[in-house]
Amino acid sequence: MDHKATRELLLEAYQALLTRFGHRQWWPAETPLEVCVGAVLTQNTSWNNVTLAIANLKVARALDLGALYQMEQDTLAGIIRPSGYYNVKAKRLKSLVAYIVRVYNGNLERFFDQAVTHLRSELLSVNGIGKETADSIILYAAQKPIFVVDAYTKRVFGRHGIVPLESDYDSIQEFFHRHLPKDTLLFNDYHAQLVAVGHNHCKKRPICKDCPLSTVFSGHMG
DNA sequence: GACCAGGCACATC
DNA sequence: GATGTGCATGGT
Repeated sequence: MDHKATRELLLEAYQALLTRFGHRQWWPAETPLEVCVGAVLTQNTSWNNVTLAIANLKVARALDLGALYQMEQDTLAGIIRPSGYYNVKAKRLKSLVAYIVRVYNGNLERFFDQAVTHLRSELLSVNGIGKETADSIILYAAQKPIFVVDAYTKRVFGRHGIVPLESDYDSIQEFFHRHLPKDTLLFNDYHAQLVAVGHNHCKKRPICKDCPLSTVFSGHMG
């Protein structure tokens, strides 16, 4: 498929999702810091467990850079316990917070106010921040255009035969960057729609029969 | 009681 | 470079 056809297919898929699920404009968080925290806590973890941990943080008045910086790692681990992997995640949160405090004097806006490539490499330099976590923070907290690839993205596009099933992170991300306009709101909502399909379809069976994408992608299977 | 969930770092070959 | 493993809770 050439570039134009692929772009139209991807936009058509997005339209189908939009029609089914409505605008998402989404990351369920109230502040940029909460996005960052949620991005770490949701690593290989259901969002429901993350909401329990975030609620605990709010009760403890710990959803704050200074508070997180001061807090003992073990104390933090206890608070985020429902999110699972709480010891590693407490360490990862401390690493991220320490970086922002040390390099940007705790100023999140200044941290985010730089070119995407710089922001990304700085995020990736922090222990515990990998590609998906970094890109989620860039898109949903810093609100810059980068396409987030997650398990849902791989599954949905892999099973519909749009990308090879065993594609790695970079090649899938590059696929979307190559064919879609570099638009923060589009990337934001597109990924949100994919999460919605992931939750509602393409779960147990390879292709759910009323998946809104099956019509769009028919003919691209296998 | 299995199985899964919006990963990542690290060890080993 | 590829593959394997530890991390852990709560919902189905």
